[in-house]
Amino acid sequence: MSAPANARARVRAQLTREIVDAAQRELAAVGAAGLSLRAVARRLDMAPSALYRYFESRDALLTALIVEAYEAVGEAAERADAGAGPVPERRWEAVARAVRRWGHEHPHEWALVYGSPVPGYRAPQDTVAAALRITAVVAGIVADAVPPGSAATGRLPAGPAGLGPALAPVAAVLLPGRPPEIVAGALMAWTQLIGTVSLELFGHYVGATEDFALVFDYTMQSVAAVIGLPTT
Amino acid sequence: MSAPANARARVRAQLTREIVDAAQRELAAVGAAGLSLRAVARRLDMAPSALYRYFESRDALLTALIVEAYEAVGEAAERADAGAGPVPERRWEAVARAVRRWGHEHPHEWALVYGSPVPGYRAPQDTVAAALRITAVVAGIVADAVPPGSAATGRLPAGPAGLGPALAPVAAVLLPGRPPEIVAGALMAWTQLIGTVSLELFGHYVGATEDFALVFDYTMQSVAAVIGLPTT
DNA sequence: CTTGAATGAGAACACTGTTCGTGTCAAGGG
DNA sequence: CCCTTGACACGAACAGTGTTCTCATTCAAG
Repeated sequence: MSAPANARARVRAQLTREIVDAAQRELAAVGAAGLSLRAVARRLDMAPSALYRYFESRDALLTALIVEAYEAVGEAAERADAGAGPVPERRWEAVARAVRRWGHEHPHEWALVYGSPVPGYRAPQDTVAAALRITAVVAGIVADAVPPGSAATGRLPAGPAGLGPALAPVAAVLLPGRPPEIVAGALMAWTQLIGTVSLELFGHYVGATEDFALVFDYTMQSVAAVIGLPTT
Repeated sequence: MSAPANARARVRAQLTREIVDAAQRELAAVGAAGLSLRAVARRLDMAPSALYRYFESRDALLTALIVEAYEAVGEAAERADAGAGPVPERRWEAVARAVRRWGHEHPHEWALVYGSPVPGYRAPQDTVAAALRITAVVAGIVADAVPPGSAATGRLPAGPAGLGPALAPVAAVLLPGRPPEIVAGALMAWTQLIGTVSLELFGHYVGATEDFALVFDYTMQSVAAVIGLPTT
């Protein structure tokens, strides 16, 4: 991210960028399963082995694409939130629609991020930071709607005694001082959003509805009502 | 499924079964991305080309595994439902736990079914029938809880005018005569269940909670309350 | 100017899915 | 009973893959 010192590092950074771009185009065309290192090399008129100077394996390249996709969907959510005015319910609705739209525009990237983990298991450290971006958006909406110390306001039932401690890690980072039902509600809302878009994109709603956009909007409105987002 | 006529067909059916079994073991070991036709053949002491007498491609074999997995998770849900007594809320809770348990016990199968579609796009006709099994279970619980003609009972907001027509296809098959909010609620419940297990298995909750089983139970209870499942 | 590291190319290896031709063997018809 | 036909399994082959070497080139720093 910072400016490279010598010219050598500058051209290296640029070529790394070009590789990722080419890989992104390849991903959009054929999907993660069909993404071939050699095809990326062909796009760039390079020898396949030359790519190994920049990414130590195909999985490392995929990890870079995962980070890129997380950033992109996070940015889409942030932009929608920023342009949605002050009403929490409207902010949530705008973010949900933007996320769904991004998924429709980038189905392969979506599958890469929210579908099955491609390698044995994901490299956490690089990706979690980028993944946090979208969760921070939905947590921010909830956080603005229910200030610290207030009681649960939605239509969720009272949680068991252990709910607070169980959710302590995520609450500490994203929603400090809120009742556990609110934290769980935010988690549920995020899950419902990602889950709905995933099931739609992966074809699990095929034949279920005539107009899924309408059902999606109603679903997200319901979620907002359930967790108690103010409509004014 | 029916008894094969001649002995030739019988041994063929048995070998087909053995191939699927071997592929299942291979899938459980290395996952869908790493499932190799040749490895399956090695397990059976066969030449790789011999498998093509039984499955016309690797994707066809994967499709068979997908159907198998759908059946298995559907059966797990059915068994849990059957042994849960008459109370809808308890039935839902039992089904949800059983589905989550199955996912934990068969993560690769889960990813195969609910993760990213592996080939270009799935062969629908073979899989949708098997996929319907689990949805029928959750729809059955809702159907028993709210008889045809009754009004919406849960805590969901009133839907827009177009909601009914939009949901007509799924309503006709699974929940005829119920108000659209109920149909949408059942869809949301199913989505929340599949989405929560998927995000958990795919590692998206890592670091968020100390005891996810507890959060899961609370989430599913909340869903039941929201869509209005009776607790007695 | 020289040395050393970074870079790219090419060949090679061990895999993969898939196709094709050939031999084998059992069942059914004459 | 023989003989044909179909199904079967195999082995070789092809195109493609990720990855690892070795080798030459080039560019920047001492």
